[in-house]
Amino acid sequence: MGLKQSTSKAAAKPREAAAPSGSQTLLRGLDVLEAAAGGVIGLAELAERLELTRSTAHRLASVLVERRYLAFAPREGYTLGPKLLELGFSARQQMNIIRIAAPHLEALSVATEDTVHLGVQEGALALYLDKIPGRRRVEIGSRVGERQPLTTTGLGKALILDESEERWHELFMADLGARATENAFRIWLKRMRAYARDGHAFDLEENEDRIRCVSAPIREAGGRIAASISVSSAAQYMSDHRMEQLAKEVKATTAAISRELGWRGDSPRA
Amino acid sequence: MGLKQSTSKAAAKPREAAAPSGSQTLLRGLDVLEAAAGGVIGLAELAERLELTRSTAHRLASVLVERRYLAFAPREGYTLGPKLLELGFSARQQMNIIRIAAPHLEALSVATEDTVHLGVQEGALALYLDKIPGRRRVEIGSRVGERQPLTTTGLGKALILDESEERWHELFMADLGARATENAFRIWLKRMRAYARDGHAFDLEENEDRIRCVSAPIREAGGRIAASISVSSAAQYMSDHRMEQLAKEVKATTAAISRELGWRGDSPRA
DNA sequence: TGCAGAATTTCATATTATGGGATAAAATTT
DNA sequence: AAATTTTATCCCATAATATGAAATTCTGCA
Repeated sequence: MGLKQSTSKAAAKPREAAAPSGSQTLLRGLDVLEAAAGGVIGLAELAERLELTRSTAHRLASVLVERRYLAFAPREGYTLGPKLLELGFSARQQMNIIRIAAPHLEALSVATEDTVHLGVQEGALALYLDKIPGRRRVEIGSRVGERQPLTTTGLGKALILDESEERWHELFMADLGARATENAFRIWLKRMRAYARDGHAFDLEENEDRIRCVSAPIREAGGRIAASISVSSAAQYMSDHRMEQLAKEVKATTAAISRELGWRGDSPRA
Repeated sequence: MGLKQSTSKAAAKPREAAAPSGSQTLLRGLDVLEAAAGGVIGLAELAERLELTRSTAHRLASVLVERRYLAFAPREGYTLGPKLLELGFSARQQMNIIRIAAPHLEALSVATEDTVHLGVQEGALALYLDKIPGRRRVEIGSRVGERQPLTTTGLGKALILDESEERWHELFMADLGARATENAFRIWLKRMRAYARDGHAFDLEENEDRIRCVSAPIREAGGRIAASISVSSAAQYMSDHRMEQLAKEVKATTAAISRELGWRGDSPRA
């Protein structure tokens, strides 16, 4: 074929591991797709950003257009195509939790006027599965499909409420990295113990400045925490008093969802 | 490299054109993705269905898992991954119409208890952009991202309400193919004239048996039809009388959406 | 403990992806 | 209207990359 892959030069952005062991064409195709996710993008910019030649970028993009993963407007550029609507929809269908939780989240969002999130644990991170924007004009910097730390987000804390304190320590250290001190952990631990006791968690501008949130876990048939939801808003709307009130509403919602998932018990740890 | 592509043999399923002009690896990767959209699928079945070797299927799928387009459960199989939730979400964001229409569709669905669709014209087909399932347990066989004929669906008819009768004829013949007769067209034409006059359309079990629907066009800033919506349900819930009533509700909804799109006029064709 | 099916890796081969450049088609300017 | 720039598409020799057969390692189960 005839390319340099990333032999020397400053190329090779530090993508996670390293091993582009397999399918360059597929990987590049996905890169093209993701470049278009940011908004309409022209061929020239596409080629430049991905460090591809015009030919290659054009060939890959054309395939994606043909398959309807991208849409192309001649003098405009590429945008995401209808196939992604379809696959996104299918992906939702495959996640039972999203389907079951959706109407409850909707109702909670209407009742609170705030942004509601649904998430699950994926590895050592919280994965955002759904987001219902609230009525208030508050921008919450989260995106469906994205992952955030477990120990510094409301959603995340609710997901690990049942974990051991050793595990908490591990996760806390991993998330905070260099900034982690034993003292910071002790303060955090004290709060987590209270959250675990009460069955809900708060986030006090830890993850995102000026944003507070209230969260609680969803339990599936054996009592295991399967997901969590959170209500987020600007700190100005989140007085301590309101957060306590919200905790009740959020827990009523998670209880309803948990019931649909087959959890009837009340012993928190089966 | 070392495969036969589809040299001779009965291989080559009649995918639209033919020209696998470009990127086999990318195309195959997308095939894998779409195979997983149908539900969880194991490596063996994946390889067989796509006529790939185990190695190749595994390599492609692994890349897709690494990039989070697929999720893999060891003794289970592959399912769609969170990246598709993210891209699906982004795709929605890029389509203004979906964002703007969503709350209106939701409200209409609640009010009517029936399934509501949003669609646009793509080439000579109607593309389904959104679907809000109704309360009633009626399965409507449509999927977001899918395309249906323009002349035999409610959504489609509403999209072409402004077209010339010549164009109607072309489209009708193209959609019906061999089954099209001049007489059938005359009957259809008479109805379409009434629909065009009234600003809404019906579908009387033409596209899907036992399913009736009521639709109306959404107009953007210059009066051009930009999209359409429909309310669908089992014929038993759709008496002629109710359809007339629904037409009013649907038109009130499309009027509200059109207004948000900047169409204030009332002269149907600017 | 051993088996069977599934998952993953290896590696020689040549098919397929690559990119430089040529060509065509629009916009934009002169 | 002609010239110029920008954008889109196509062509093709080259060799780098994707391929598939088979070997190997896992994993659950009897």
